Amino acid sequence: MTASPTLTEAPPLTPAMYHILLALLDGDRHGYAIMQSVEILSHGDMRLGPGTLYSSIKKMLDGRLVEESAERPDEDDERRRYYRLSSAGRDAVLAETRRLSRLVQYAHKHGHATVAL
Amino acid sequence: MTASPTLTEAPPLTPAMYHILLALLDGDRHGYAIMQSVEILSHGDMRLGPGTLYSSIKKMLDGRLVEESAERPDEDDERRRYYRLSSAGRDAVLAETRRLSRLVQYAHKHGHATVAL
DNA sequence: GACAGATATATCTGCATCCGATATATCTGT
DNA sequence: ACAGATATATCGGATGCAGATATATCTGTC
Repeated sequence: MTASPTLTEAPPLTPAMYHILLALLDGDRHGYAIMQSVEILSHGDMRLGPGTLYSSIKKMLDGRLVEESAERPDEDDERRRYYRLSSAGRDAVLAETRRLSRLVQYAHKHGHATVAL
Repeated sequence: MTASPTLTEAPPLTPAMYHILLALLDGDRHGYAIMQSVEILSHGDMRLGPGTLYSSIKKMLDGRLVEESAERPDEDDERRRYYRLSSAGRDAVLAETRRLSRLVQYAHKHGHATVAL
């Protein structure tokens, strides 16, 4: 027995989830806005279809990485459902960023050609 | 007509493939050594089972991202099959590194808490 | 030389993830 | 009133990944 039974196993972040968390890092957003933010923040490299978007959100709600927030701007579209990072979600996105940062540094160290950023 | 018909469409790099390319950045390696290198270079975060390892290698051979090399050290284990980065493979790993680097920078810019590296 | 365990490659199966299509409904501008 | 964008949701097929299994060889020890 290695883990507390009440603590949900931290689900490994999929690339889709990581991008969603990145979008939420900037502030609360609803699903459709997350989709657009991800495309912009990734320079078009990552595009989420509705299937990936909403199934990822659902999984992250289950895993308590994001929460649905009641707060919304005045005169907002009724259909929208807003999401915010949980504390665990913030930890997860920072941990994943650290992991990726190490990979990037490894590539810089071992790639002969200088990598232009 | 946007792409040459002889040029295989660059397959999007999966995380497993990216780690394999990173391992090969350091020098030619055989499958089993790639597996070990990936575990070390990722600090144990990424562990490839034989299924993922060899199916990924096969796909990358098809996509011309890696090549099998005839060169091998003297008195080497006969079973080993060595792989090396192709020029396209080097381009791919550097491009992916650039992409990830931009995500890391985005996280640093938008995460309130300072991310320690 | 026999044996155990690590090394090495390969395939198969099940599960998770991802993507596109489809569906439904609402909002906005003309 | 209408068209097109916005917004959420689900489904099915395709891809990717992990673990189990299989086979064979190498290395060290007794």
